[in-house]
Parts: sequence; structure tokens; C-alpha cells
Amino acid sequence: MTDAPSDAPPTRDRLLFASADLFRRQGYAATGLKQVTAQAEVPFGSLYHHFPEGKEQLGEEVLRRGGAFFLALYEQIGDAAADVATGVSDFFDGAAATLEATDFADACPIATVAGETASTSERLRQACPDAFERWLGALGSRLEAESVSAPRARELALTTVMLLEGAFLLSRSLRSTVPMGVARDAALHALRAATGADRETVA
Amino acid sequence: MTDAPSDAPPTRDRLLFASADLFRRQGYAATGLKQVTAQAEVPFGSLYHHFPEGKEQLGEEVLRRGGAFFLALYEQIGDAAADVATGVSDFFDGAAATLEATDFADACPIATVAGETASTSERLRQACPDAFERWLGALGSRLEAESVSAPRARELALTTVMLLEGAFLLSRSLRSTVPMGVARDAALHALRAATGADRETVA
DNA sequence: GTCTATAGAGAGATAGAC
DNA sequence: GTCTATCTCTCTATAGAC
Repeated sequence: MTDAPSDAPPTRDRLLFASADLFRRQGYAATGLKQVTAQAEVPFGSLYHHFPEGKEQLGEEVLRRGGAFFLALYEQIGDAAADVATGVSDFFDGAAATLEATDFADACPIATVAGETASTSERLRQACPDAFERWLGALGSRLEAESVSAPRARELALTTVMLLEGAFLLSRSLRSTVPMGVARDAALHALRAATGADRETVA
Repeated sequence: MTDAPSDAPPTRDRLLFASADLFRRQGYAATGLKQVTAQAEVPFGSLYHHFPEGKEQLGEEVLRRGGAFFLALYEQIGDAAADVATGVSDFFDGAAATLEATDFADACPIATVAGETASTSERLRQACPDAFERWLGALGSRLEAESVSAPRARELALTTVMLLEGAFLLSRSLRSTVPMGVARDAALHALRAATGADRETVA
């Protein structure tokens, strides 16, 4: 009942939002908690009130929120699209637009931290496959709804997510949206071949 | 002439080797120079003798060496393979075997640092596209030698590298070589379609 | 050139006033 | 529950003996 009648964004959310921004751009280790509280405009001590387990708890919640955010974004775009392939294509286009608009800073909300912590923090590592699996499940379900077999749907979902993650890395590194566009086309080609839009070119 | 008659691995190389190992596994920011010198079994002060510009210089050289190492590895595997698609498949299989042998710690020599520093250090960021471009050039050249047009060769090379990077991230995160295997199959399919091995299934 | 000791800054975490 | 001040530790980097 502490924040029931509150109006402005709650302190805890401001901390999560600032952390998500900094972790995604700079990585987990390079981001200091002082920097987080400064950007969130929150007194330093409040961080340990809302996240008593410290930086690792904050990191885990940021990963879970980031994963859920990307999932929701995909579901929204997927719902609006005519078919799975179109939805995926739209998602890649949106990612390219965001990269360009943010000077190639805002990419995947979990990739940078996932790479840093895969071998160093079991708690943070575990949060990443949890997010990835939800993405894979969402994409796979839509593919199965378009008559793709379950094993093939899983392969296609994995391929799509890997292309997306690879495209984020190369686009950020090369400072160009060309990789993202090429990845979109590659994903589109694989999905259309499996879902029947290009059925005539396959056996 | 200081290290001319030396036999054991030179100090400078030991530092680069240890740094490459730690940066790849933990990331750049999470790795301390104390940890580097300890693992290299080199006195701390020697680091600044060999790398007077400090951590950033060390990071840059590690990225350049790592990129060259992966290029040489691919060229070696590519030379031994019957065609481009087979060489790429062998490379992915080798990556999967290494991941499994190192408990999913040893993946791409530059990906982790590339993600961390893409938006924070222009010096380190720049070293990554330099490496990526050499990989893309090597793969593209082999594709052109198999009669693929230059623009299409570039697209296929990009797709292959993005699948590889995405597979490294997913495989490390999920602690499974399944993503790497799926990425190999996806790359194989795209390459075979373009180089003619499956010509009958394409227009 | 090799190596030790330390400077100075900043990290994560905490105690305790309010 | 909010916020300030500080503790301890570790970081990068450097000075200077050998």
C-alpha cells in the first residue's frame, strides 16, 4: 500500500529502467551502481532497499524484464501481421530502425549481459535461457499454427533468433543496418519455404 | 634482440594469451589486469612495459589477434574441405566440439568484447569490424570462386557469420550444442542452394 | 628491462540519522 | 522507507629500486 496512490514512475521501476538501459549498452560489469542511481535520479541507498541482494538481483530482474519486453513486442507485431514470416520481417525492420535511431546503442536487451555472464554468474546466466525459451516458444507456436511440424518449428525459431542476435552484434559493430537487413531476408526465406508461401520452389 | 635466443613463450605473448582467454570468457570490463598478470604468471609491472597504453591497448591487440586466429582456423579448414559449404559445416562442428570441451566457455574470441565495447570505446569497437570484414572477405572470396556473384557472396558470408555468432550466444546461454548444430544446418542449406549442390531445388 | 609497492579513483555494500 | 556518509576492497596506473 506504499505506492498505491503514487503518480510518478515508482523508484523501483526507475532503477530497473536505468539499469536496463546501461546494462544493454555498456554491459553488466562496466556499469556501476552509482551510475545507475544517478541516471535513475534515485538516492544511492534506495537501491539496496528495493534490491537487498544487490547488483546480481538487479541484473537478474533486468534480464527477466527485458526478455518479457521483447516477447511482448514480438507478440504485438506478430498479432498485427498477416503471417509468421511477415511478423518476423517487421520485427527485424523495427530492430534496424531502433538501432539507427539510437546510434547503434539499443539492441537486444539481454545479449550483452548474456555474453558477459554465461560463464561467470550462474544466477544471471540462468535468466537468459529462460527468456530465450519464451521467445522460441512464442515463435514456434505461431509456426505450428501454420502447419509446421513441432521439431521443424523449433529449428526455425532457433534459426530466426540466432540470426537476430548475430545481426545485432554485427550491426552494432559495423555501425550499419545492412547486416540486420540481410538477416531479415535470410529468416524470411527460411520461414516462407517452411510455411508454404513459396511452396512452389520446394519439393 | 632481447628475446632472440629465448625459448619459453615470451612475456608479451603470455600476457596476450591470458588476456584473450579471460576477455573471451568474462568480458573486458570484468577482467582485471591483476587477474591477467596472475594467470600469465607475469609480474604486474611488466604489463605496462609491454603495453604502455594500458588496458585498452591490450584489449585492441587481443581482438586483432583473436580475429586473425579465427581467420587462419577457417582458412585451414576451408582448404581441407571439398567445397565452401563443407568447410563451413566443419567449422561449425569444430566450434560445437570446443564449446562442449570447455564447458561452454570458449566461443568467439571477439564477440563478448565486441558487445561490451560497441558503444563505449571507439578504439576497441573499431577492431571488431576489422576482424569481421576479414572473415567476410575470406568466405566471400571462396564463394565467388564457386561462381556466386559478388553481392550474393557478401550476403551469404554475412548470413553465415551472423548464424555463427548467434549460435555462440545461444549455445553458451542454453549450455547446449543444439543451437550450433541448427545454425550449421541453416548455413549449409543457404550455401548449398547458392553454390549449386542442390541446384535442382532452386529455380 | 624486471619487478615491488603504492597512489588515487571508484567499485559494491552498509550503518544509521531522519 | 528515504537518504547520506562511509567502509572496505579492487581497479588502473605509476614511481622508482634493482
